[in-house]
Amino acid sequence: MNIRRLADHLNISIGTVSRALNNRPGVHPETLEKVLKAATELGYVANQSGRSLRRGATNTIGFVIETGHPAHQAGDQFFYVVLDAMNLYLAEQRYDLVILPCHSADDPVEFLSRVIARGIVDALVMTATRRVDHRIAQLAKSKLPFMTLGRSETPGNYSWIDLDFEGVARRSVQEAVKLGHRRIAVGLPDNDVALGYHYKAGYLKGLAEAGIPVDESLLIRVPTSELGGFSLGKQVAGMAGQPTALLLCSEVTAAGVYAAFAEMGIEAGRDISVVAFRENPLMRFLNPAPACFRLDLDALGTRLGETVLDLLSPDEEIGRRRGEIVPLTFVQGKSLQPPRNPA
Amino acid sequence: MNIRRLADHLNISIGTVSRALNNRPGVHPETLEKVLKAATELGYVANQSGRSLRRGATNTIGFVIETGHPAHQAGDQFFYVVLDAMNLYLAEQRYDLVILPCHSADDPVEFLSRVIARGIVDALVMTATRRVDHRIAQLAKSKLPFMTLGRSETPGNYSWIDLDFEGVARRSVQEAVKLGHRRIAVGLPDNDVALGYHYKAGYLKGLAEAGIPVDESLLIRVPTSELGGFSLGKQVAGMAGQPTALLLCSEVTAAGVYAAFAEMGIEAGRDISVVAFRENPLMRFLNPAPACFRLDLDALGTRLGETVLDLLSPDEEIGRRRGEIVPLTFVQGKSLQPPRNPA
DNA sequence: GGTCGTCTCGTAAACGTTTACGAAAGTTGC
DNA sequence: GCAACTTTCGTAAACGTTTACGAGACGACC
Repeated sequence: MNIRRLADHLNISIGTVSRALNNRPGVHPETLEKVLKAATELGYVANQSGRSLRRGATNTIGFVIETGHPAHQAGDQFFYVVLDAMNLYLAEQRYDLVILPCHSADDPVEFLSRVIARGIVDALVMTATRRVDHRIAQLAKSKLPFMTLGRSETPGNYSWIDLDFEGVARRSVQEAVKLGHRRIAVGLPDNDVALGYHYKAGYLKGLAEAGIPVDESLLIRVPTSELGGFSLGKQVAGMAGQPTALLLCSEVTAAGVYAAFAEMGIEAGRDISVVAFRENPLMRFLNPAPACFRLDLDALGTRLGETVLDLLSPDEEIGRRRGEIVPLTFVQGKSLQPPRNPA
Repeated sequence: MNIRRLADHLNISIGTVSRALNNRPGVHPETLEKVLKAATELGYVANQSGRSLRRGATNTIGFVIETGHPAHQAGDQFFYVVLDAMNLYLAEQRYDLVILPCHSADDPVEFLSRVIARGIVDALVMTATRRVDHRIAQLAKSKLPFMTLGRSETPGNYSWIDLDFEGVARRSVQEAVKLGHRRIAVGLPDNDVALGYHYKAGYLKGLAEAGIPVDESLLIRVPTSELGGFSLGKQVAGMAGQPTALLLCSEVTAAGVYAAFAEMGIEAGRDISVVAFRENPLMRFLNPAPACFRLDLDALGTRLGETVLDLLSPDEEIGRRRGEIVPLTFVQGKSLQPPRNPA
């Protein structure tokens, strides 16, 4: 069923049918209705290849993820919920969303050049942004509009949305200091993911505000995974001059930290306070409940959709590239208590 | 950069260029080399719209997921790893993989009809298969080849791969019975997802083999989520005539079950034995470690890739539709102990 | 030397859509 | 009643590719 068959069935020309289907002006209301009716009746949907070949646009947004990393930054429902809200918004604006998975054995840059050249999307949302990100340099050279979830230091003409890792880390320090903690450890990612740098910056800022000198041995780099959390917990609990508090730049590590603590007879909150990153369904069922930060995933998804479509706007002001930092709100938890022997 | 510019640059016709790029016979080795060299130099990649418009095929496989369900059957790294292996296989066969997310406010059938009609993929892999699945009936009517991850009872000309839910449930019962359990509860999904039926069937088969009568009150339906697990744990622990063992059709519920037990002063293994479904990174860090089943995610992903490409084979025998059940291997865990008061 | 076959390549049609352009019909204003 | 305009629609070109077809060059063979 193509547009010609539909036109023949209606005894009108394909030009008129196309105009009717695309809500172009200059088609009689009566014929408009006839066309739309016949289209739904015959189940006609425009062929995407033909359309995008002619228009040079696909009405599709690509969301690039990297699969295969067991230490991926968001192992839980994060993307399911965010993508859902984003997809909902895009659908309202008559855009489609496809997820483009770059597999672990593929070169991300090469993967992107295929995506770009084949022209299957009108714009891209990039995730797992690195501090120095070759993909950004490459996209900047191409003319394909894109945005990133997560800031990068690589320059380029793009918009970004980032969670307020710095603010969260700083607030975590503040909350701990308020209770009397002064020896505060922090778990950081062991790779170049941008969030690690921002989290560290917030941590340092918090310490500076409280007049606490930095102890480099308290900055611990582990994979962002359950297993990494286990290693982190072991290291922290086994340190000479045990810290009284531990901040986590990712909630994924929390379960591992708790397990390591349990093995060593340590209880979160009582012995070492813990502040996790994002509140998620699992957090509720860890004992004691970790202090953490709440993020509105729906709002984030919608903002992603809005931001990426803004890139495509012909309006200069709307289409302007911009950055946005999404705040999170602190959620109290039993894992954060005053230290047993306050300094 | 299109094929005409590339051809002009080489002073040959676009026909020859196309033949060279597609490894068609009848092109002089020397020109072949020249074309390939120029293509990489100028960064030429065939435009997907033009190609698939002409060929009627896109060389792309679609993987359909449903987003937004916090109770999705696989909230953890499951898809990341499976998709990675599948994508790797498809890439070797020069196919691309895109993930098509159907958002929660969209009608899955309508979503599919758009996907089908727009012709953006050559074949589909469907997930979250229902026992009665309207999407299957619809795909069967269309000519688009597809397969499902998970069996359905809806007939149609398609291949499927399913985890051995029945075998796992049966084995779980056997392991529990071997230790002396006779009052065995089971947590089942509260929706129409096909796996629930197979899990239940295996559970019933296991009971029958052991000569244990079925107690309907021990079949408990909860959402497949952490919160659902919490509810499940509460219900089981609070039952008059408390069961001595609890089987879980999904590992996602395990953390919630443990938390509910903890609140009620019950310990998994000691008071109520627990057998979870799939081993995942989180399982290691629950205490006591749940007995569960190991699944080779890489192999599953590769099989998905092989199976979906087989659908496209012109060879009658290779292209035959077939079903396949993936076995899982039992992993002992401290959560499974003899009952305190053996019957 | 003519016929045939092989190798290599150019030409042009086709895929399904959108849209610039012009034609036909109808409407308005004088 | 005619010019000018508006409304509505049909025609055909264009998007970038693949591929059927045929043409030209060349060698082999009788």
